[in-house]
Amino acid sequence: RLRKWQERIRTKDAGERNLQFALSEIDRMASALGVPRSVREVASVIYRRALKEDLIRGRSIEGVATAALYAACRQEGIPRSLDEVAEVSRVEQKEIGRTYRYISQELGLELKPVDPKQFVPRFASALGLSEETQAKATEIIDVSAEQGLLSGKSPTGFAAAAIYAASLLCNEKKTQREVADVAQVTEVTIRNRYQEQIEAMGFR
Amino acid sequence: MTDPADSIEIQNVVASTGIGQELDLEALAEDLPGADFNPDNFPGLVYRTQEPKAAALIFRSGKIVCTGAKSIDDVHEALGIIFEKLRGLSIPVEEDPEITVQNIVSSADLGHQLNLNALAIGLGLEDVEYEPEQFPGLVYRMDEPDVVILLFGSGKIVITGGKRTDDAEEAVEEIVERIEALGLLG
DNA sequence: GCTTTAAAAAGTAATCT
DNA sequence: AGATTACTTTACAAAGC
Repeated sequence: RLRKWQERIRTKDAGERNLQFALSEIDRMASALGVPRSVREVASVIYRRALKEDLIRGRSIEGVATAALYAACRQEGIPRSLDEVAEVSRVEQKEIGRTYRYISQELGLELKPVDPKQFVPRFASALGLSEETQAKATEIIDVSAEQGLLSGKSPTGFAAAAIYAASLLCNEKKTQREVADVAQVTEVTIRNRYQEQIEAMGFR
Repeated sequence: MTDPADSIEIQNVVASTGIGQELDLEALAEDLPGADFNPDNFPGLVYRTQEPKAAALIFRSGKIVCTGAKSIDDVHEALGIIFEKLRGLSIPVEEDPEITVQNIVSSADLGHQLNLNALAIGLGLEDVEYEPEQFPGLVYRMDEPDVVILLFGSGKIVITGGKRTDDAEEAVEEIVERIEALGLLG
C-alpha cells in the first residue's frame, strides 16, 4: 500500500542521506589531514563494509566515519595518530579509538601495529629536515626496535625521539619542543625515549 | 628455573551475594558510619571494610557486590563483617547467604622481556588487540580457560575474567606454552 | 550505553616545585 | 628536571536511567 511505499522511500532516503553525510565527512576530514584521494576511497570502502555488516548500530555515524579514515591511513601505510584524527573530527579521541578497535575486529582488518618509521617522512619534512637526517632517524628506530625497546611504546613518541636524536647527530638540531609539537607528544616522552635510543645505538 | 605460575598473585576478587531482604538505604546510610550514599550518582551504597580491606556496594534489593579483596577467603571475611553489622542494626540477614565469585584479577611475571609486536602477529591478529598508542599492554582473549590476559613488554602480565583460582594458573601455563611455541620467550 | 567499586600492569600527560 | 597525581586497558556484579 501507499503507506508502506512512502515508508520505504523515506527509509531509503534517510539511509542514503546518512551515507552521503558519512562520505562527505570522510572527505572533509581527509582534506584537513592532507591525505591522498586513494586513502579516502579506502576509507569509504571500509565505511560501506561497516554499514553492510550493521556495525553502526549504537554508535555515531561520525565516529565510524572517523575510525574508517584512521584505519584507511594505517592500511595505506601513511598513519595519522588518533590525536591528529581527533583534531579534525567532532568525536573525541577515546571514542575514535574504541570504534576503530571494534570495526577492525568485526571486519577482520588485521592491521599490524603502527610502525614508527611511517611517521618519519611527514614529521621530518614538517621540521624541514634533510633526507640524510630522515635516514638516520629510520636507522635509529630499526636498531632500537630490534633491541626490544619498542614494546608498549607509543609509535609517535618513538618516532619523535628518533627524529630528535637524528637531528642532533646530523647537525640539523631541532629542539625537543619543536619535535614535540609536530608529533603531538610531550618533551618528557621525547627525553625518555631518546635516552633509551642513544644507549641502544651505542652512543651515550 | 622459576616457574611463572609461582609468581601468580591475586590482586582483586569481585563477588556478589544477597541478604534476602529489602533495605532502606537512606536509613542505612545514617546508621552505618563511613557509608557513602549518593543516589543521584549511583543506586548503591558504598561501605568499606578495613580488615580485610574491601569495598561493598549495597543495593536496595538487598543484593551486595564485594570488590577489592585479595583472596576468596577475604571476600567471605569482609562480607561476614557486613552481615554482622547489618544484624547489629536489627536487619534480618539470611543465615548463610550464598556468595558467588564473579571475577578474579591476578598478576604474574613470565620472567623474560616480550616482543609485543612479534607476539601480536604470532598469536594471531584476530585474537589480539595491541594498540600501543592507546595502551601499552597486548590484550589476548583466551578460550580455555576463559580469561583475558594483558601482556606487557616487561614480561609482567595480568589475568582477569576468571572465576576460579585455578584459572590464572592454567592461563599462565597455556600462555607460556604458546609463547614458547613461537620461540618468543627467552 | 552510562553511572560506581577494586586492583594490577606500563606509558603518557598535566601540574607543581 | 623530578615528583605527584591521574588517566588509558581488561573483567564483573549490582539498579536505574
